[in-house]
Amino acid sequence: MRDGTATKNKINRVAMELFAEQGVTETTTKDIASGAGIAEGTIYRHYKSKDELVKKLFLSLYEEQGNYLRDIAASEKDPKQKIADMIARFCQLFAEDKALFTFLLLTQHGQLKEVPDDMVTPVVVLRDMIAQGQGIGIIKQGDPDLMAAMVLGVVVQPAVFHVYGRLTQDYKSFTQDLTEAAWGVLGLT
Amino acid sequence: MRDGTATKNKINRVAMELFAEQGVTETTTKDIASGAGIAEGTIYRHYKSKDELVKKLFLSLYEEQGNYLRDIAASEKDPKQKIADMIARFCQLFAEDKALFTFLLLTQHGQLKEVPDDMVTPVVVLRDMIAQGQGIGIIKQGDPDLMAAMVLGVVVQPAVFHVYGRLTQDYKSFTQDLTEAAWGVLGLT
Amino acid sequence: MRDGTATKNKINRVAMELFAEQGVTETTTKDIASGAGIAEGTIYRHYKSKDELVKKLFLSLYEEQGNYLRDIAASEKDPKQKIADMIARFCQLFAEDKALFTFLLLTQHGQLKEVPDDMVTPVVVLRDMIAQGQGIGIIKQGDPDLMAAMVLGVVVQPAVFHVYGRLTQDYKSFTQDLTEAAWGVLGLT
Amino acid sequence: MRDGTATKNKINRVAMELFAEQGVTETTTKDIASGAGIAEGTIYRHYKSKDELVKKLFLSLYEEQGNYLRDIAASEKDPKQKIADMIARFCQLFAEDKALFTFLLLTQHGQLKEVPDDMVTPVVVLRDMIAQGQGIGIIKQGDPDLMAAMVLGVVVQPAVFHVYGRLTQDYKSFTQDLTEAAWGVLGLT
DNA sequence: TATGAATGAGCCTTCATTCAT
DNA sequence: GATGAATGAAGGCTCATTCAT
Repeated sequence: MRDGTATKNKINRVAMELFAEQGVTETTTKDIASGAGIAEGTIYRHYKSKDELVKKLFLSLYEEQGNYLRDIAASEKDPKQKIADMIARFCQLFAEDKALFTFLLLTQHGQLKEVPDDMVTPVVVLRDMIAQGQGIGIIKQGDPDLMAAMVLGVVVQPAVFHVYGRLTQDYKSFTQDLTEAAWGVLGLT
Repeated sequence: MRDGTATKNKINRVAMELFAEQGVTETTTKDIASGAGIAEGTIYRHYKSKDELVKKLFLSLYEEQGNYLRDIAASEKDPKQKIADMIARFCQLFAEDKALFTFLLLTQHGQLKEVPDDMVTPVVVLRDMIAQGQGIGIIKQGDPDLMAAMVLGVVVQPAVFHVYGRLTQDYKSFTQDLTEAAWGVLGLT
Repeated sequence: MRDGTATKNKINRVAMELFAEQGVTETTTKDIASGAGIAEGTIYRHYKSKDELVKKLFLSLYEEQGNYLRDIAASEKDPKQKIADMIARFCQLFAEDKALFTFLLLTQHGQLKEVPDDMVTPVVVLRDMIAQGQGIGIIKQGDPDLMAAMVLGVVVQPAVFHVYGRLTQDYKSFTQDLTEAAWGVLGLT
Repeated sequence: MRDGTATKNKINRVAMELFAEQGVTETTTKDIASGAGIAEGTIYRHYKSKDELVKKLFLSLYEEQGNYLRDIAASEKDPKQKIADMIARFCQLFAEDKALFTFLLLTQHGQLKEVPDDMVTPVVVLRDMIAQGQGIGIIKQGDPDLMAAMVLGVVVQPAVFHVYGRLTQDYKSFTQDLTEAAWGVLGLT
């Protein structure tokens, strides 16, 4: 194969799934290689180290999520609807790719400090949107960083429980309840 | 010392702190031993393996939290106040011992499956309390497991952000906001 | 065994011999371990890395040679006799421990730059002795560093040939010839 | 390019320089390839293996030096002058191409055993010349192999020191001193 | 109970070599 | 002849665990 892109994509996908399943440290380069159907050394043609693989994977996926939310935040809709859209999108994403979410979740401890200051992250987008809503008097007052954290918690914690098997229904069926809860937190009536 | 209890306590405390700081896999038995001022082999007089240390540490601390919440839930107060008390207690705990919370947080991914069915956990206590509140018509209807997850998220996610340095104020100052948000989620007016 | 000194000595000796025989890079930590009859990991209880092992081994042996020569240089004899004594000592050393010499020889490229400025090395002792002999008019004039190099060459190069099998007689039988040649270089009649 | 000669020459030159600088084992085929501005695989169009590259490089360069000396030895001059000419030539060579000398020096340990018996090497030429001089009573008696080694040492060791930075003057300025020292070793008055 | 030297399986990584293009 | 992605054996090193003292 002249072009190594397919190989790199395979590495990325397999690595993410294994990291999600067993944790980063617990996943060996051998695991990744055999999962991707390649030799162990091949990983190192695409990444300088396992560490770089983890870092780049996290950062690119994390930013991707930020971009999705930013697009929603940029729409013409009112804050209440934007929150609903974001949550709907999150539920769908999670239902479609639980591994992605799990990877992001358990890699953050250790990687979050690597996030460049100017990166568009889900948290920043949410916080800005809340601040905006407060500006026009629709969202109740309070530290927007704290409120963003709380809204995120409302959405993420059930997902965590889902990952751990404590909640088993299709995640999309939670969309309505999660949305209402988020509204409750923000004082959106 | 004839009695090894002091040694064991030192191991427990140091281990928890190191686990919280660097992660479980990243913490070596050597780290723990030198942190506790003992020889490496001594750990194995108190625990069969590092794995057992992690497991027992997690379960005992996790259960301890459950017991605290259970005591609050058993009081005579009404659900709304109980929620407030629980959150106040969580905020205080977190402010006093961030390492404990961090340890519990990032160890759950591997240990939650080890929790015996009959153990009193924070989640179970919260869920039962919500169900009870729904029974007497004070808390709004909905899957109590999901609602417990959401309330937990409201409280835990800001703590996570605090651990990651994204929120820096004294955690106890959030108590009021967190309580109101939890009420909002549960439809407690 | 309570005391790891014997193990460390074994490592040192075996490492030196293998390094001399096959080169440093070509000698694996596994080679050393199995040669010393220990586990691979044991090496790392005594040295932080293979690199440190090489460095410390070289430096300590190199300095030891310097000390021997320094003792000879400190004697009451005249320069001509001192040269003879040094060469006699070198011949004996080489005859007794070819591996030591070979190790020193082929490790210098790479380690010589690690020698601290204040270390007593064979070269420095020789150079100072030559300078002294020049001072009292017994040794002919010229850059003492260059002359030290030449005298060293006279003694060392035959040893190198011996190592490579190009000279096969007992090295001590060369003592007289080497001494006269060294005198010739220094103009000692 | 139809003809790969230019590529091969580039490989040879770059390899020699890198080998001299960092050692053979420490130099990777990747280093050589990127230094020569070619792809890694291309080396294998010209050499069966890295090992073969080292071997052929060493032997051809080593023999080349032997040929130079042989030409000098074949002249009409007297032994004393021949020695002077050889040393002058060595000094010039070293001054012009330190890498070549260094490569030859530190590769000998592994390659000398590969030298065919009938090859004209610097050592053999020197030895024969000494024997001849002894035959006509100009050079003092003694094992010619040993004497060749000593003369070589006089010339080579200062060069080694130069490589290691212990001697820093222009090497050609040593010519006269080296020559006199060699004469001293051989008893040429 | 406590020690700490020793173990050895296994991890991450390097690198000479191959081969389809 | 040249390329460069892929290979896989092997190397240095770590670390949970054991055991004689």
